[in-house]
Amino acid sequence: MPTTVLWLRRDLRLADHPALVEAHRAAGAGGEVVPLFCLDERLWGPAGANRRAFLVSCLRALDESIGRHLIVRTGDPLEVVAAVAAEVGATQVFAEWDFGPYGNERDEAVSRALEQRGRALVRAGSPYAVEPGAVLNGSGQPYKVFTPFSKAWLAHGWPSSIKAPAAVRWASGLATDELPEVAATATTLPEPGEAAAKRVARRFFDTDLAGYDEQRNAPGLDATSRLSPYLKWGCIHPRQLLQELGSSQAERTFRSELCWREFYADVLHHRPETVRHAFNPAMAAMEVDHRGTDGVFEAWCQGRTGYPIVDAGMRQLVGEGWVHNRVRMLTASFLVKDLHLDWTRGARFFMKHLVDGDLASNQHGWQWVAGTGTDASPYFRIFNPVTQGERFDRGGTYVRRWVPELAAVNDKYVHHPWDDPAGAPTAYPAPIVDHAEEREESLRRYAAVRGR
DNA sequence: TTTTGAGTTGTTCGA
DNA sequence: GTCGAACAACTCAAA
Repeated sequence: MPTTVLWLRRDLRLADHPALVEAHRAAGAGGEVVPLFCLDERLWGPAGANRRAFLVSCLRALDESIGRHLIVRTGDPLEVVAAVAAEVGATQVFAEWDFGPYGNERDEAVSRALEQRGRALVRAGSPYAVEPGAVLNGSGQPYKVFTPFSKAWLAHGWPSSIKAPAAVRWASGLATDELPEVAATATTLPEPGEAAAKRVARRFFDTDLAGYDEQRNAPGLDATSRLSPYLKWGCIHPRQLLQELGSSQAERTFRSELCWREFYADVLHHRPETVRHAFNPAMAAMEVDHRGTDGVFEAWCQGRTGYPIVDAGMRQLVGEGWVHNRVRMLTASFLVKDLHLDWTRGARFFMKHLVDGDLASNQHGWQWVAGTGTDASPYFRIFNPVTQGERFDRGGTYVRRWVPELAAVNDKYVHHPWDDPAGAPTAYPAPIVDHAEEREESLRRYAAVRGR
């Protein structure tokens, strides 16, 4: 009676799960599958309380859905995976491909370790519709610009979604570690698990998708899909979303957002060093400040910059572990262009708090704003937090939700309370920098790099 | 090889 | 208030 191991990582679901299908098939009619999650300190440590708490909740949800057969082991996967395989006499361990810099090396090492013991790591599927590395340009090189990538990505296509295999026999009687209790720092987290992911997706398709093209830009409307935390842990696969999409403008726009996730995964796959270093090395010469004692970085982290939409965004990040994408751009732009700090400092703070924190999307989203990345925003594109607030949060619904000090400020001044003739709220900080001045400073620094 | 068209998300200024 | 132009120059990707 053969037993196989299904090593779960970012694929905490049963539907549309190629590695599960393969593990089930290899086990055969009478065989059992061991669903294993390895709590790896290398990933657990840096995850931040919100992402850890959401992960644990998703693991509990998965455990419930398979009759409490999930096996959790804490430790180095190099030892854990081989030990579990030996324990149950499995010759094959199934897992989906991981294209992250750490995950890729880890899997190669685990694969070698298993081979030395006469076993094999079999990989099937990935967290993406199109596997990173699968799309190349006419010269056989990876794409560096989104639009041509997206065309090739669409032309490449992806397989249809597959159903969860029926009647998987999950192995029982194995020792398992207790999942740790994790207290999130955010006040609320999304509902965990595969069923919740499907509900959220269904609600999005039935309500907000129709107006997505326009309304997704307004943080006060909260009309985005809210699917990023589920995509992060694979509670739902992007294929399951893509297959619902037709050709309306709104559907094309949402498909394009999913493609951005795949583009950045592809970029990181080809250039793993861009987790920390500029994708465009020429831009690494840009002068950055290394502030530590004047408190501007802390003011940014705490949402006390005096710019309402920046502060609302940072307070949402800490309070909710999630931020509307436009506001991610605005807060990032403020750190880089107004405070002249290194983008990696901001990216690290985001990763600490985001419940959906994905290394590829986060680092390259930051690089785009900072001007160091793929398809980088032109140097003269510097977000004005007041103009952006008035354009996308007219009336201040969003900023008032997160910055209660602004509750009584007239709509007209809610994005620049310092101009209010009635006086700015005393509890709210004055702007820590002058945007117009710092914009000029950023343009000067860019010119200095360009002139080299 | 050369050429050509295009490139997520913006701001400011002046008419 | 609205609109178009300027903001530079470069790289990418495909023909």
